[in-house]
Amino acid sequence: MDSNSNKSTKSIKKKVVDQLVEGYEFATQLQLLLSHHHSNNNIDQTRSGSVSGGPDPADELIAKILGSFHKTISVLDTFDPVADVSVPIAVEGSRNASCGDDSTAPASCNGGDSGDSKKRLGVGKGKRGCYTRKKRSHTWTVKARRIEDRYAWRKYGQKEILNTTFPRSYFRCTHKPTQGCKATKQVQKQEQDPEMFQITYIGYHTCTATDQAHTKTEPFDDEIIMDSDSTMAATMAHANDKVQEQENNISGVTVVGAGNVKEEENNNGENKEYCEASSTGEDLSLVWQDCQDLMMFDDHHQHHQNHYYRGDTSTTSHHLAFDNDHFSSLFDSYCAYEGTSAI
DNA sequence: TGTATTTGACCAAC
DNA sequence: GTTGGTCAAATACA
Repeated sequence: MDSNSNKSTKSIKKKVVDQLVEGYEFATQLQLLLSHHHSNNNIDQTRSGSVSGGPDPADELIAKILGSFHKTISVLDTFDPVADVSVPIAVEGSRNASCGDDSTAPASCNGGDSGDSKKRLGVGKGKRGCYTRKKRSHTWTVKARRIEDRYAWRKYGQKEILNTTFPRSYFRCTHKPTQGCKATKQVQKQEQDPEMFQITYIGYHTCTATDQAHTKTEPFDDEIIMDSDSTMAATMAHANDKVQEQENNISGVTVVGAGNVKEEENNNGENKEYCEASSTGEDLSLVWQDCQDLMMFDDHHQHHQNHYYRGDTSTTSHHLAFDNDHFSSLFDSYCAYEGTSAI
């Protein structure tokens, strides 16, 4: 195939994938809307004592739609062996064509060898540092006062980052060598508040060794999810709704896909939150939708918020409601969803 | 002695 | 050319 036809194929495929991704995001938004609608209805029904059990047909339908989009995009992405269309992170995750993914090292790296460091030991020093930068699949950012979580991490690097005071630390799952777990995280101390860390999680854990780590660390309850891929954000928001409802202890949820969260405090000491859209036009609708969801949710449950704030509430606004176990539950929910929707 | 961390080097992406 | 992410040897620690 000549280069022109390659480019044409790539272009067409990219457009198709873009359209599918857009549809996927719309479906996700619809799911969010429905979930809020249902949660409001459930609260009303609870008050009136008429709660009906069983899964909602609309939810099931949405799940099927999302699954279809996911499958189609995955098929498209794997179908053409020539094209190298980068599927946006909202749906990426079923495969990763980069060398950073240990299972798919390119031929340019160690002759197609795995990226696993132990296997690299047999390779000459000239290959040191050979890798392909990971695509940001399934990333989300958490703001927290401590970097520990229920997983065991091993630090593998530290780097001075431009225009930042503090270096960024790089961690990978301790179980990567034994179980091939690909989860990594990056930790950076906040310049504005050195007690706070911005933790970026990349990929999810495939290891089965969370329990022992869990016993070593205390759950933390002062997180803010600042940024995430849209699917993750939507799912987390959705799942968090459910968790909060289940525990009947509801607070504001700060999950904003591809946007920033700002906060301000009014004279009454009440925190308002608004979204600063820093995204592209395509993302804006989703960001705004998430903000609307957020405001709806906050308005509805505002009187519960202080239950979740730890320490000085005057300086802590809208810290994420769920603790570490909640976070893990949400994450597991997301993984379960991804698992069921995968081919 | 085994394991974890540090740090300079390397390389791909931008 | 610059920057960020990763590797892996050197080092620290239990």
